[in-house]
Amino acid sequence: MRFMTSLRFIDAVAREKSIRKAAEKLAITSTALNRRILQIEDEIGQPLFERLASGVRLNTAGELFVQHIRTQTAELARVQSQIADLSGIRRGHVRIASGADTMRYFLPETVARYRGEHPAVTFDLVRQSGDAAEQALRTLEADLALIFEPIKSADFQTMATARQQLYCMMSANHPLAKKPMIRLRDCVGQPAILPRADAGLRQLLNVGLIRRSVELGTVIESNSQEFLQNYLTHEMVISFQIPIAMPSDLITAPLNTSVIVAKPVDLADVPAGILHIGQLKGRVLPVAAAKFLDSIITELGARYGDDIDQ
Amino acid sequence: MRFMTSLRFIDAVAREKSIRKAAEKLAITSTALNRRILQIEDEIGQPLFERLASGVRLNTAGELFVQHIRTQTAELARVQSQIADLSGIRRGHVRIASGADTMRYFLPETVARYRGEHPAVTFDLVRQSGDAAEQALRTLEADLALIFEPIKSADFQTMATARQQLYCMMSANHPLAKKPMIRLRDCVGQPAILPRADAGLRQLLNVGLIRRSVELGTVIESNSQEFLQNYLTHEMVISFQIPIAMPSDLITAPLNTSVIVAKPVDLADVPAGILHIGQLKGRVLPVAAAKFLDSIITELGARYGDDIDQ
DNA sequence: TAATTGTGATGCGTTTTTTGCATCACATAG
DNA sequence: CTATGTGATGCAAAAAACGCATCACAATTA
Repeated sequence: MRFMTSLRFIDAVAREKSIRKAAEKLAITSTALNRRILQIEDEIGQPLFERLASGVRLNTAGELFVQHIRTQTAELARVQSQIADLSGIRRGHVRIASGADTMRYFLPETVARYRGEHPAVTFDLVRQSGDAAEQALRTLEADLALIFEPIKSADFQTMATARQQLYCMMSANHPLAKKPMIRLRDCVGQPAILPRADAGLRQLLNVGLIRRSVELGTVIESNSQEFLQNYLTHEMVISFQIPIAMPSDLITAPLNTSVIVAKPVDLADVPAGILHIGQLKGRVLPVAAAKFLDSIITELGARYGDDIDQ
Repeated sequence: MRFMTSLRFIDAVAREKSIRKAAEKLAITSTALNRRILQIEDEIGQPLFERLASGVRLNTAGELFVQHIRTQTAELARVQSQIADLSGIRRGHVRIASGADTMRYFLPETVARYRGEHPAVTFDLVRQSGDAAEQALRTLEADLALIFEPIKSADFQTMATARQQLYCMMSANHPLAKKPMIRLRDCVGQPAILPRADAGLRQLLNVGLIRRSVELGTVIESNSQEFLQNYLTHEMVISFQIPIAMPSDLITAPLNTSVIVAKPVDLADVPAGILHIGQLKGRVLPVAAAKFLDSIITELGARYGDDIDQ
């Protein structure tokens, strides 16, 4: 959209906090960009940026204006999506911010199914921490966020939730693998590999460990779920995971030949965590995003039945 | 705002329903305007207007897009107003749609007082019928509307109301002028001059007349309040008016030398009408408009005390 | 302290975009 | 059928945007 150019540019400068850096990203010269900004400031009647030796920074007026730019951009996308829907084929772009949990199996499968029905809809899938995902909703860089505990922002509007019981994962020939259900006391001193402390799962687990006065023999911490899961085949350790981040057959139909098994942790030790699916409060989503949200809810319903909530 | 040019142009074409007519109003050639529209349609990916032999008409996509343009224009005005407020002096533009009642004394006085405090704020005061005023709110041509009965649209958000008892006006030497309060039965067959049927006052009066089975000798109808009031000095007739449309001293401190007097009509015959002050539901007003609304409410409170409501 | 590096602003010639004129193609009304 | 209105389009002129070179300033580094 040509008429959005100047606004897009200002947004870029605000994000980069530098005219030259923004110009590079926008593939124009800094002088052209500089002049566009000066022109808008002239039209507004007062500066939007403070000029520092190290770049620029939004002043109060700039903050207001950039907020306006972002909502306007999002609104335009919504209207475009709505218009495209009129012609029968759904078009649009859905931007999702989510933790790693859902990026493994859930989102690939859900997005694929949706794109099967609506091939003209494109996606951005940004893996980031819960805090960053909430921030992305606020800056309108994302339409939807999937966050596994905890929700911090009052701007987050939960559209659906799914309860996720903690599972203990280990090699099939691990001593604990024979139990149908894991108690934390079974794990005392067990060598364990865990996600890092910023993950919702880790926080949930920590609460249980403290309550039951259990200490694990934490040998490895990693923020790579791939690593955590694949390492189980190399050393006799335990790990933890929530169902949505596990291959769907691992719980429902564990093969006898599986090298890795997942056993539920007793809810009395660690309560189920909540996966929150939501958007920025008060925002009206583009058609494509709103319908994809429906898809997510449907898919969660099919998987977890009564454990989801709208 | 340069970047709004194309959008403004599209809005103009939508209102004029003709590219050439809109071009004339916008002081450009029709070819330039035509090409801007073609360009936007190209960017949107589908036409916004149907081309007819007699001009153009918005299609469904166009309706959506023009609605977007109007809200964004209003939003931009709000942000600009907010930014201007940062620098201490309030700037902005307030557009008011109202019936004739308030245009006579109330709005001139209230606007003057406000402009005394904020000289940089400019006003548009459009006198129009209640229906048209509600429509102006919807198309975002007006920020505030003052409507004296009835409110029809669900989009109208009442921010304040003032009860207005009906008054009977006549020459000071009219026989009825001696009564402290007028009953409708006193008026049977009296020659009367009345506002036209589309005025809220007339509708209110009609209900009372029917209920009491009273018929007036309606000799003149006019939509000019000036005419109605000034005619009273020329012929021995009665008329009706609400306080807000009368000079403020006519009720509170009637001079003995007044040639025209106003006497209240018994509330048992004609209930008080309601003056509604409101805006488009869900809209966030620019600072200047929101503060002027406060002024209106304050002024109504000073005049009518307990008869106002927020 | 002096040199260096990085920042935004500005003058000027070039390129791109927009505009206006003349004209076309089409539909409607008389 | 003609006259009058409509939106679309080719082409040249006008306007706007752009990029290069350079300035002025501040912070960092030698």
